Amino acid sequence: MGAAADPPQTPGKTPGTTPDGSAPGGRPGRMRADALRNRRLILDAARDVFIEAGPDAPLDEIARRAGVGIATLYRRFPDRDALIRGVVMHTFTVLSDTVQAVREEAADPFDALRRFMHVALDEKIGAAMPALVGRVVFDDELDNARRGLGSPIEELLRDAQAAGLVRPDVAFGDITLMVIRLCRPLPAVAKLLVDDRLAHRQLDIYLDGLRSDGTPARHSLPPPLVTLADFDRIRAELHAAHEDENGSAPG
Amino acid sequence: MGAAADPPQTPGKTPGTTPDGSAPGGRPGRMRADALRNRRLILDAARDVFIEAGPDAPLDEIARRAGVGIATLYRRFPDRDALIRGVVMHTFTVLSDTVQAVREEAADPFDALRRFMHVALDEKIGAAMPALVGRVVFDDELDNARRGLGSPIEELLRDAQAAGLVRPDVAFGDITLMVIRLCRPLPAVAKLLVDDRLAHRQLDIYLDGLRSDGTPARHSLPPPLVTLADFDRIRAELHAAHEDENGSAPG
DNA sequence: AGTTAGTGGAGAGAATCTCTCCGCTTCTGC
DNA sequence: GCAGAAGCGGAGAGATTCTCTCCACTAACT
Repeated sequence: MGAAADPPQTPGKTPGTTPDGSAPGGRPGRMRADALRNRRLILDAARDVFIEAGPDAPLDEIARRAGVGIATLYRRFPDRDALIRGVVMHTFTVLSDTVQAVREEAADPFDALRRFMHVALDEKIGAAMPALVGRVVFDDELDNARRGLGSPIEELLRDAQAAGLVRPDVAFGDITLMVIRLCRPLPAVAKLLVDDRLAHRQLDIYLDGLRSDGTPARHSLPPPLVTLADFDRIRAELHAAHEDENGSAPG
Repeated sequence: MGAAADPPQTPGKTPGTTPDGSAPGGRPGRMRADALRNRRLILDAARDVFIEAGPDAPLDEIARRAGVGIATLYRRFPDRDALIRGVVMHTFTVLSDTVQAVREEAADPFDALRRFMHVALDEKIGAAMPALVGRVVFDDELDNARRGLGSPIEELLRDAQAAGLVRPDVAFGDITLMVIRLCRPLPAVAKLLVDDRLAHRQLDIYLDGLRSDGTPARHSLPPPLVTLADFDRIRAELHAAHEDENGSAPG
């Protein structure tokens, strides 16, 4: 912990606030206590709703679930992209801190990976994903946060593999994309069969599959082996496409 | 196969057709070849769209993806429920046949389970789920189909456990609900990182977690242990609720 | 080749969603 | 406490999307 950058909330001066006081990008400059609390409620609700209904989910629903008026949501986040960006930043921040914490607390590299995945599941890292690619324009801040989360995760995995605790033929995508799958609520049935705990249970089973116990090779996994570099590549391609579309070269 | 009941298409007499020729519930009585083909295209498209966007997905989109006019969809399935019901029936039927086939082809009970899960993934069993509970009114036909699929699956699992090939503390829900999770396309990223193959890959990892190799207990799984009986119970409760709501006792 | 089941698409009406405006409430500094 | 300002909720206009029908045309069976 410690390096969290989410709600700066400098309680003395407020150097970062824009002169017009508009708090760009939904970031809290210096806000009243209730406003700050509502901002958090909105982010939490948005995270849940985006996961359930996708990034095009109605904003009304988010406000309703957060227990605030729709005007409050629009005041804090001027448009949908600002809100998505807020959710993504928050998720990235929390999980970056988690990687750090998990390394210190864990008994061994496998345990670290295991703990991280469980926390990521609770924090619904999935919410970051849909936005991660293709939805939100990545400025430097967001891109740094992304990179700052991806690399440590890959490192976590590599350490566990180096220690011989995780099978060597799995990769970044096998970790993250499974947690994202587990994040999503099961349709309908889910709510009646206690969803959250089931996801953790299934994660435990999956973790056993990741493990390399004594047996040397078991059997080989089919492609694709998805690495962090693959994500970076995709991100870059999308970014380029976006630039093309409405960016640099004006007719 | 052989016991398939999906498109009867008796090429001689057509005893099941309703006198008014309306083909109730979207079932094909005796149709022209192109109509039958379109019906199938619609079902496939509907399955995909329901999985991606949930059971409230716009019907326009389904028609578009099936490559037919919207009128064609409405002619075949008078309303949304009829369409959902059609998708569910089709999925149940295909998978019931699969259980049978898999038993015969498989090398051992674990292999049978493994094969079944992969086919279920390809057939997008997930499409059946959202409807399974809470969306569609279950008549006897649908309920029989459901039961006719659930029991064989549970049996498949029990056999593999009896043979000592699958850890004894997993249950029905650990099989089916994971396949359902894997069915759903990952948001955004997915399409760019070859989704379908990744799901099969992750399923293989999960299967390794289900396996009980030499080690006697590994570690215990957290609750909930979800059985087929749990599904039945939920289904019954929802059915009762539905009856209450607009059924027998008119205020 | 004639008959008829089947087809696509435009469009009316309904439902939903976005986003702003304005009067009221709650915090904060004194 | 009190004044002032920051924040709040919700109604509602306008735009968008979705449902479902009608009708002129096409292609499959006999």
